[in-house]
Amino acid sequence: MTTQDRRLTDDPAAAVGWQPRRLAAVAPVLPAGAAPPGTGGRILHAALGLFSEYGFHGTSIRQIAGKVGINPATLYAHYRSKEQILAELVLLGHQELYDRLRSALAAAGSAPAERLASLVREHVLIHADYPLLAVVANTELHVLSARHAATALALRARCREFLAGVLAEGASNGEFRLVDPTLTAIAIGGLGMQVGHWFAPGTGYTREQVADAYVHLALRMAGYTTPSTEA
Amino acid sequence: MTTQDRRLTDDPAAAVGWQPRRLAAVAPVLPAGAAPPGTGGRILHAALGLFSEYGFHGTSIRQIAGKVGINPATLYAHYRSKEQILAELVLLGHQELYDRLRSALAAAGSAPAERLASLVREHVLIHADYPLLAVVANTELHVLSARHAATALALRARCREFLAGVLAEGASNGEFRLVDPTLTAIAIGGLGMQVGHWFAPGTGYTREQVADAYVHLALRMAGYTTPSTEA
DNA sequence: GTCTATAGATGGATAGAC
DNA sequence: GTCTATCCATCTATAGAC
Repeated sequence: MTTQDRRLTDDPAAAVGWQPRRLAAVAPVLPAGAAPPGTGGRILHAALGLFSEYGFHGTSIRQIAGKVGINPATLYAHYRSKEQILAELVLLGHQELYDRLRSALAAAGSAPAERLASLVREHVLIHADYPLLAVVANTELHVLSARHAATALALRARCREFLAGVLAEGASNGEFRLVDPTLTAIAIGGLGMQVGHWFAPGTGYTREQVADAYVHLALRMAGYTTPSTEA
Repeated sequence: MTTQDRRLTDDPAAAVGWQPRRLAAVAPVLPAGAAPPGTGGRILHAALGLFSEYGFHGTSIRQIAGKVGINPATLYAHYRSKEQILAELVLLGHQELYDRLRSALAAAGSAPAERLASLVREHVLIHADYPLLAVVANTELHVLSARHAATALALRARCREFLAGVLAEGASNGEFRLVDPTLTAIAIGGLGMQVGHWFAPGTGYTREQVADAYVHLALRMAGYTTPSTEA
């Protein structure tokens, strides 16, 4: 190994701790009442922060314990394995998503445009409220075994049905002009998922501003154009 | 550990090898001429397949070597470290993206709508052509040290400028009616990035069909509406 | 360039005292 | 529930023969 080569490995920026970030937000926040009280909850929060930043495989049990301030062994008094901590977070994230989307739809009227707006708004807001949880639930789900992932996948499928259903309603009653039902659903669903990666409070946009803009974009994508949405 | 507990760990589905997939595509393909010939190239392809499926930290040197059919030690005759293999892939992916977007813009006319269409089309096509590379370049970049990531980040920034520039042109000449320049750019840019996760040849859509649909969606998002795009 | 062999560190998880 | 101590598997990377 030459001196030149070694310089590439002994990265000065790495020594300073700088890394390209996976997401912008910092504080690991979980939905109220979702985390167990006491040490169990603190473990969940610590794992959320580390998983979102370094990924499941890039995070060690010792790092999690270190952040909580407990001994690595203590962790196993609360969770059976590292994978189970992830499973808890992934399930929790999908459960919150499903619950909030369902409530949003229930609170909306019957017009497809209004229902789509309600759905997209809530989708964006939850990703803005819990960006770390959203990123972990979306990007680390594949690590889980089939059994641990099953419930989350089922919830995700039902969320997709919400969106597909609303788009189909609007297409059949003429409010929407869809380019392609499937591709439009994928594209609109992806709008919200992105938010978790870049959104952070106090960086130019409020959660409501982002939601307003994305609702507007989604309505355009669905082919719903009125004078008011084009103002 | 109780019997019930053990059943959750000794997952039967895991024994069968089933896992939730990170992406749909299977064959690890790199742009022509991008990979070195011989073993060096085969290592790159093997690593691409494994990184895209299990992530950088979820993949071992032994797995890569095993897939190539060489001894783990032989790998170090071609690359200095596991991280350098990833760095090669990430750089390669961003270089291809930048080159193709630049060519697409150069080949397009001067009308912002045409330029945006050309940009989005090419963005979708590259993600459809190299879905594994796109996923790895996008989701594992943060693993790299600042020095290894710098070039890729610079290329990505220039790609963002392409899009932001075209949107600004269209906004100022009146072809576009932007909801918000920044959020629209993020949303349109995200359209293509998604494609790598679900697209696979022979699963319902051709690469051109996806590109057509997404170009149409992007024009709608930019607020460019004509009778022809609403047909 | 490729191998065998192994160093050296770190990983997840457990045993058992308190 | 929390600790100390530790097992043992696995990991990245290197040394050195061919």
